[in-house]
Amino acid sequence: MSLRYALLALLAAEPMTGYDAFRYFESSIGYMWHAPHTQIYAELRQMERDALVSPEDVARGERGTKRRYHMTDRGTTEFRRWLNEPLPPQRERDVHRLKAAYYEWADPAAARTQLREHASVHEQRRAEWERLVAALKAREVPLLQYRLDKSPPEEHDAIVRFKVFAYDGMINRATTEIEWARTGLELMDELYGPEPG
Amino acid sequence: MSLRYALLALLAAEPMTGYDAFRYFESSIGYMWHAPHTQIYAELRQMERDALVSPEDVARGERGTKRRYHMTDRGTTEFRRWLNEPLPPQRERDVHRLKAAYYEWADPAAARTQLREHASVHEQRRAEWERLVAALKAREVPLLQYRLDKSPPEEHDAIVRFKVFAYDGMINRATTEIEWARTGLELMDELYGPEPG
DNA sequence: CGAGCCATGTAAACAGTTACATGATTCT
DNA sequence: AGAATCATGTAACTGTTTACATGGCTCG
Repeated sequence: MSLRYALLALLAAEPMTGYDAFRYFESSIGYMWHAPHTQIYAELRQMERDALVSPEDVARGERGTKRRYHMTDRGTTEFRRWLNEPLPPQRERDVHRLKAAYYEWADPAAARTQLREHASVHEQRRAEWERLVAALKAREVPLLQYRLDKSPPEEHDAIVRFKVFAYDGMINRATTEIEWARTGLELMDELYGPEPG
Repeated sequence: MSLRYALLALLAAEPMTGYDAFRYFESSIGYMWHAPHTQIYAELRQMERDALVSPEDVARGERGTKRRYHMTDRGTTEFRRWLNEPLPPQRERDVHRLKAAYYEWADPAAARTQLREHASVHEQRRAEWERLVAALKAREVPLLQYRLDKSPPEEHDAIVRFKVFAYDGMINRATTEIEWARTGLELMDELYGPEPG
């Protein structure tokens, strides 16, 4: 149930509506955790019941209102507790490696296409994360700015560097994926000869 | 729904019972896909309904019987189809990076413990996978042997090398995790000073 | 005034986990 | 005889996805 903590991470920087959270899950924090809006609204209601967040009704135009959630003290405590506790052991579940282990059943051309696509997807993600890391280092990311504005200046360096550390980890993982896919393409060449064309 | 294809991968090598599959999911293939026995038995029944596998009742001692599943032609076709099709785009969901991005909220000692544990877990997994890769190269893995026994000798090299390629990928990923965790420990030293003791 | 975004849901289905349960076989 | 392993489930629950739905606001 990490969605809850991903939401607390957002609300720790800034009060926001479910829709705001949904938007963030499509960009910055969404690279680490994703959820559809249906799950976000439901989870925020749950968190409200558990007193981790409290809603505030905000006017929207003439007639409308929206619910903006604030993190409560209980929410802060719970977020810290999660950060201090080790995660339960994670089971490996790696569908790309699973498939690759049985590529002798596949059409070599189809396997090659998939490996190229794998490299390409991770190249794009890596490029995106590299832009984000640069923006974090320059402190140009709005969410980070809100967070810094609420923190004493002597903590700013640590706050930025943990975020950079995390996204650098994503970049390293992407690089490993790209190299793996390229090794796979070389293996295909070796086993079936280089591609025609 | 990759469980279905992980099961087909097993049954492609050798007919087996749900229990056998469950055992494999705790060792070799289980490093890539895991499932509890409850899910395995249910999925095999589903696959039977979809005619991907066919059951055979096998005597077991005096009174007992067990259900051994065989892959059908339809199962083979479906397995190949899955291998030739690209996977739907995967959402990132990386709880370790998510946590690390907010370590400024954690007790530094707790964060250090988690990073050390992270490195240690992946060191152990890597060691296990390295043993498995060595055994695959030596063709000492029983499941691989069954598979080779059913295949023409000119395909043996490819069969072995795809499996080695896949598990090497797991090893590379583990290495990336270990390096990332060590970078994190260095960052902690830099931010909060080296650990006492 | 229409398109696109803002904003929030319900409901059904699917995937995966956990607790509970049962009985046979094999090994010591 | 008892323990460990083989063998197969049911049921409840949690987490996640997908389809469907509705209405207000903003900008051109």
